[in-house]
Amino acid sequence: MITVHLKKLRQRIEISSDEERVIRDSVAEIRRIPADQLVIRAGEELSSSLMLLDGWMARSKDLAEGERQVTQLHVAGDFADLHGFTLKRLDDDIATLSDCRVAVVPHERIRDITERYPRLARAFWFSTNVDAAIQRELALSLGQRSAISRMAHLFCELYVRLNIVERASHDSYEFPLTQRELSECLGLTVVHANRTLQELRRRGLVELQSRHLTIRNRLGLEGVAEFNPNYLYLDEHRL
Amino acid sequence: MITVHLKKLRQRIEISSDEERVIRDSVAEIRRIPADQLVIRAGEELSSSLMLLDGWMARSKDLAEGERQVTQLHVAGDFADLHGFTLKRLDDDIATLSDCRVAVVPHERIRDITERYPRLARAFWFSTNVDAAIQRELALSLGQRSAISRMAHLFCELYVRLNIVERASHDSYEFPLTQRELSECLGLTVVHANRTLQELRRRGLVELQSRHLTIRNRLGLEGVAEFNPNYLYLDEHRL
DNA sequence: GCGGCGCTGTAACCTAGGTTAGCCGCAAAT
DNA sequence: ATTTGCGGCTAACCTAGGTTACAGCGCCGC
Repeated sequence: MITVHLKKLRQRIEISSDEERVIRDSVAEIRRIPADQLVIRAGEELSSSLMLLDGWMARSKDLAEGERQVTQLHVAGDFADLHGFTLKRLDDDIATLSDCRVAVVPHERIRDITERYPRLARAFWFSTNVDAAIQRELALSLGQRSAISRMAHLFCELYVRLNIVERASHDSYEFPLTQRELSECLGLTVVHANRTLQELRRRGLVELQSRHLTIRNRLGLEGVAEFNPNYLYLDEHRL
Repeated sequence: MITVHLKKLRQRIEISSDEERVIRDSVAEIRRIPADQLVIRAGEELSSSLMLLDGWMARSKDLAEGERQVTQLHVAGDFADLHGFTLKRLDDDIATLSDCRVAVVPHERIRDITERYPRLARAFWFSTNVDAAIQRELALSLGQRSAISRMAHLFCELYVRLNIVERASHDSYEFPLTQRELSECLGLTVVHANRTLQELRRRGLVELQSRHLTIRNRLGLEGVAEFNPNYLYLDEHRL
């Protein structure tokens, strides 16, 4: 069931029952993918896109010496490689971080939908544009925020995004990343990611144990992060 | 004349004369904007987008203490805030870095075009997706590349992008940014940006004087940058 | 013609974060 | 029941890049 994705869409725009049916019918197949699998390699030719129904995925790019930068985290409700519809191949790898359930949507169906339902076409376009906005905020983090601010910012962002799809409650959520993976999101070494996490704990801002994150002081955390959710475009949109 | 933009589009896809006319007719007005003007402030409501015909623009985000990160540079042929069409407001500021000529395209015309010319709709969508790919490569730079590699990478990327629209020749192009602005693109301080530039000069890789950049050793520069233009999606696309 | 200011360039010093190395605890494999 | 390997954590040390401060220079306004 792709109800998560609709939930996320409905956060920003109205979806008629007709449009809902069209989206549901676009799914060719539901697949389960175990954790830590490389799902799409950069450069591969693509003919379908993946809507993430459950679990976490990461998009990342590597340098020659093996340094890896995660360019985007995806959670339930995200259309992980929708940009592949126009690009035909990706410039980053996509891998699962946890066991995942995905809906496979063939590109020809996306093409059909965009040609016949201009409003949905704009909704899809909008969604890749929000992904780009998230990447810009990441650039701001990587370029200008300190390690602690960067990590705090990531935790704030994920809280908001998971909340929309009802994967968070009581300022807390499942966080399946290892510290190595977390460090790759933040442009830090594992060692420093650990130090930074300790510091967030010491200040009473977050707890993280056995893959479960709890925000102990949300205002405090948002403060050190300079978090402002504007870039997530959560307000209602007239498309 | 929006010939530059068409030149850039034609690099990737075929444009029929009919489609060309539609694009030309979408322009409501041509404006000149002097250097160092804030053109669009993050959050403003938008009703048109700007196609850059000549000159350079930068999109940037600031932190409270004034640290600024440039999230994207735009040159002739770029549709600077096309993402504003679906987002309705931007999350970053747009400013001119040099005197600019821009074509103003009202959103209602973009909407018309996308509804009546699905191929052009995909071309516009494609173009915002390539912008996002450039931002991902920037994240890789900011997160993982050293200062010298980052700067080299930027110079390589700009060479390729300017070449497409015939703004570069003989491995050299006009580069109107001050060192402060350059440093804001790279997540460095001005002082270190200067040191890094000196090092690139010392190694005989680039020259930069009076706002003119010359690549002295392209292979060498691409080497230190680990530059691979895949992420610019310059190959022909079937949309 | 000169005063000021923005840009480039340097030097001296400092620190956030990287590097290397190793420990502990736990869970899966044998 | 023991080994092996991975993830979390820490300590000691190091360095890329940040900070502060200033000098030279060209250009613009008066």
